[in-house]
Amino acid sequence: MSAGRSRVLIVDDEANLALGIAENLELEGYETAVAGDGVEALERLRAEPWDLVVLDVMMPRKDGLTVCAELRAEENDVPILFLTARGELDDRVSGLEAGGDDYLAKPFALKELLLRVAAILRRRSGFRERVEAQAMLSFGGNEVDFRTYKGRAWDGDEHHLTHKEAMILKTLGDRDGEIVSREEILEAVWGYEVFPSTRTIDNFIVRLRKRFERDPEQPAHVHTVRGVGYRFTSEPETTA
Amino acid sequence: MSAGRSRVLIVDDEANLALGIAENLELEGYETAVAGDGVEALERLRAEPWDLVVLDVMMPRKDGLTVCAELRAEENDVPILFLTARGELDDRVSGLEAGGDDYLAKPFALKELLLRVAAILRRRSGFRERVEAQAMLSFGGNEVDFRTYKGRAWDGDEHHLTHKEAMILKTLGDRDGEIVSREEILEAVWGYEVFPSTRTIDNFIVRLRKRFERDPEQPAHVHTVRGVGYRFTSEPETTA
DNA sequence: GGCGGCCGTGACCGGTCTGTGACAAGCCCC
DNA sequence: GGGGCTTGTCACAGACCGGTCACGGCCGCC
Repeated sequence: MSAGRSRVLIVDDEANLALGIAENLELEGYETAVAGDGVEALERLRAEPWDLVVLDVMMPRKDGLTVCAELRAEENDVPILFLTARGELDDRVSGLEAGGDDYLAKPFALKELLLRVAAILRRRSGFRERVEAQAMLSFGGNEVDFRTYKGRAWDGDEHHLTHKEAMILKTLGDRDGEIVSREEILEAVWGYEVFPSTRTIDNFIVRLRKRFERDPEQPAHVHTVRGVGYRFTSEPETTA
Repeated sequence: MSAGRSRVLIVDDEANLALGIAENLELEGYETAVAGDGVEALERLRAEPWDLVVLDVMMPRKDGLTVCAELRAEENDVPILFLTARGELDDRVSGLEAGGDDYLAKPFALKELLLRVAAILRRRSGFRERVEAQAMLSFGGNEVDFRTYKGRAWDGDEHHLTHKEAMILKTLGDRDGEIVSREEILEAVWGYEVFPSTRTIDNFIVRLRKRFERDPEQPAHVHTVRGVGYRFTSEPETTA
């Protein structure tokens, strides 16, 4: 993994979900592949080197825990991020006991997954700068660290962002300059099934502006695009 | 799907709607077919290979969710874009749970559908470049970015387009040189059920011309085709 | 059990975008 | 050249959307 992009294998029997994850990881610069069940996963894991496996627990043919156990028995210690169905608390425990590195309960927010993937890889391999770099966001004298959720505003004011505040800001920041629809924000931050009212987003935007904009009424970074969504620019922009 | 045109099956009991969608997809270069209910859809889906199904949820004989479930049970994982009646929020969840790739609430704007279709196919086919086909439009020294709705006119004037302005311009721009009827614009931008008077379009055209034409009275790019509609040309053209 | 932070929602307000009608101007055909 | 229809233009009203506030529930911590 030293030089090239990190290789991530996604294992889930829901092909759509797996492909969705794959696409998002690709956009972050990872190399990905998808397997539909445990047997297929083991084959690929044995045949090629991987930097990380995203592994669903509930699967036909061979479940995730078994896959994990067999891998460990073979002295294969590739990092594993388990995906567990809602409420399967037991799965979490056994997942970690079985030698997993982290777990994520479905339904999860994509951003959340990306963060954890980055975290695991960083931990495992003495970090990669690419991912590290995106852990920080600077704009107009503000600075935010997404690993600690700590932010320093242009006026020197320091504060902790809440989880949601940070995730929303990161979602916007990752697409600097582009319009991001509320729907996309919801999907990225809340998950693909949980949908609070869109009013909620507005509220978070307000708070972000209050914290980071010199003039919250004339935002220079977090812009509203009426009828569509929001647009973040790291370079200040005055246009109405 | 690699070489040839993508094959899309449209399933809706409203024949007119289905045909309208089909026609528009054909214009975009897809190969299409139409089915009127779930039973017919399944037959065709089993008989031939498809790259995408646009699937209405509410249908006689066999509803979309059932169709989807049966397909998945048969290990057929053709991508599915659900169409749901407005307000049926549950459909969103059940659709995604049933194994759909995306959903769209009726009534929708055709542009929206085209965007999603393209997105799904891009995702499925190995998601290589994520470059949107025409995120930018340049003509006569003007430049418009549809990702940000930002426009710079030939005289250096910068402004943000509103949603409708941008969509109309994009609709025209996507068919550079072709005549686009008002009905087509309405369908593309507003949707197939909401129909403001056609006067509305004229108004937007005026605004666009004011912003981007050097001489709005002698438009070089946004031409009127009397009795038919409008025609956009990226190359300046003196109106005959 | 009480407290405080975080998050979600409803209500209200204010602004702007959008849609429409009226009228003027053009075009086309007779 | 005139009538009729289409389009250009303007100004206005209202709908819709987003900003904001305040409240309530939930959870974790003390």
